[in-house]
Amino acid sequence: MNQLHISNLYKMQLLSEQEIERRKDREELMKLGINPYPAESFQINVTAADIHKNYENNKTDYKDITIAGRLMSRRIMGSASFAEIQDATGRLQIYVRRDDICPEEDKTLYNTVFKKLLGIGDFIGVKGYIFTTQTGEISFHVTDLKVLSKAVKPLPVVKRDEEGNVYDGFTDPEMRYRQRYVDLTVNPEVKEVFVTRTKIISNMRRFFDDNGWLEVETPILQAVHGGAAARPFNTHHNTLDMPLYLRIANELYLKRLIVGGFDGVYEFGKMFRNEGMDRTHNPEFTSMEIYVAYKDYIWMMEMVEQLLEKITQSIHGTTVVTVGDKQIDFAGPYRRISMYDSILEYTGINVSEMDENGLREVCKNLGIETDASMGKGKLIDEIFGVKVEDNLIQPTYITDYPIEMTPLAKKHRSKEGLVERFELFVNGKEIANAYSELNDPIDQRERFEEQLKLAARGDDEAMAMDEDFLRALEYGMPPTSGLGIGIDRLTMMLTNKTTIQEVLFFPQMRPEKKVKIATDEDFMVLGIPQGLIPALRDLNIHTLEQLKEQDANKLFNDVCGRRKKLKLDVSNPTKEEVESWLE
RNA sequence: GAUUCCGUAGCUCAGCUGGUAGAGCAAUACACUUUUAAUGUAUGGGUCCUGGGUUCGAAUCCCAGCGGGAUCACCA
Repeated sequence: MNQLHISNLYKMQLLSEQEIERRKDREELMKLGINPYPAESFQINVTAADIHKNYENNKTDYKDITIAGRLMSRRIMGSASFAEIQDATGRLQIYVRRDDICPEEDKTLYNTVFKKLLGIGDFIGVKGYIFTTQTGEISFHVTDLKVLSKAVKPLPVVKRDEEGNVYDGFTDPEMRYRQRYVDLTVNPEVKEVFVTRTKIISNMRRFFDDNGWLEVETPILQAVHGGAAARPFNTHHNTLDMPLYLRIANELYLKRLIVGGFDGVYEFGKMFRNEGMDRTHNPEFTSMEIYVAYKDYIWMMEMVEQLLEKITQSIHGTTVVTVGDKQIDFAGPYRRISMYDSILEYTGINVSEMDENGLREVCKNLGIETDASMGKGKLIDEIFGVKVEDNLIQPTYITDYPIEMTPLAKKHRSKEGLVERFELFVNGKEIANAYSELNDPIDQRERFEEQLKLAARGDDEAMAMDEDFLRALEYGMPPTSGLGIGIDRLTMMLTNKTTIQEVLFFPQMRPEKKVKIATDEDFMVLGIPQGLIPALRDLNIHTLEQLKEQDANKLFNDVCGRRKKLKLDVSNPTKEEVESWLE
């Protein structure tokens, strides 16, 4: 296949100049007998981070080493070059000298392979030794070089100076999220966020395991979507020929396991809610839920304090975390205030004795919109959300919620009309939710029935009845405390990010519009001579849809004109032929 | 969902009241043996998001659509 033919083939796919160039480099490597994608493993014995950390103190250990990674920059100076290689741990400067990697007569490996056929983004493996340059940079002197993978798309080049100023940043959020692999490659700080995310989860898991609680998995496909107030994703099982839902919560399953005799169970898992997407909501998100038998919500508050103290300590080395312009201290104990007291504190209004109409009046006076579907619980929640939430900066437990808004929590031991529940607020955001779990099956049935009434009034978030869960409770569940933590939200807080997309590798996005580019064959099937196809492409007709939209007369004139301009070695079509293409 | 802003080369961005599409990096070619985001010289590279409209003429003005950001509302 000649060069011209290759170029045409690639242009057909609407490749950029640089993409075509890199495909040619790939072919050239193959012609030289170098496989740009070798199958065999490449043994490394050191990482970039290791070298930067330990070389100065153990220079003799870095005499015969191999390392592999992606080329991230090159500075060629005739027969010697500096380049940067990036592995999973960071970057390392390498020094490549022609006569070192090509000791014999043949200088192809340096002159052709390294200088011309390799580029930024390609993976290479190198052998050599570490030295320090005159300017004091620890560098890798290459004695042998192997191509490990040729990249045929150019990587954005992001430059940073010594002060950390970024020059041509890869910053467009859309491209960063859609092509996270590029984001991770060129923006090293992005990796840090995800490493922290994993540390949060692994520390949490260790804490639970150390207490003897069991990590479990419960169904994601559920016939009844219970445990939370949200709209689900619907799916269908073919063999059973029945609808199934992707879970919106796993609470009711975890409690079944407590019924079954486990003392403590927890699950990290994806939940799916078919609702809006924005900077704090992704259709799938990760939640951690834990249930511990013979405990109550007072105990749980202490547990959460220990947990968050341990997590912040281990990821930041301190319990004080910077969030935006605030310093937040996760060392316990946290302030505890009841929901009614918090409303009293921030509005001066005592809502504890009010009925639904009184609450509606309060909302009206505070400028809060209400509608007929809202019950007492929801009205209180609205007031709280508008007037209190934003003020809760340091970790604060809001306790004792109205019974109407919490159908799965136990009635308060002493306060009429309330349940034993707390939510932990930090920086104005809820990050944990916990109850003394309701284990009276008769009470639970009545609560579900209340929810059904709310649903009848038009509350589309009201909870559905789960008969099997009730049956489980009827067999008896020990007193239990349960806790849920949104892992994405917690990660946002602990990494100081303001959008959920920054803590998810692959946030949900609208699909990219994929244009179906017509091939030569597609055009030829319509009777278009192959020789005229470049004329069509030059007219920016790349898809069959675009072709079909053309006016026959105009297309006839255009094609003849382009044929002449491009000096195509083929005769003009007749007007009838052009018309036949469009049929 | 509402409001508002944005979409130009592989990347980051200019492009004024409409008049032949620009820069830096990246790429290509040549030179150069210890360089520091950044060597020099030269060269190539564009569906100005898409589709309509106004106009002699649209990247620019108008309308619609697509995609994204920000702010607000609801939920985790």
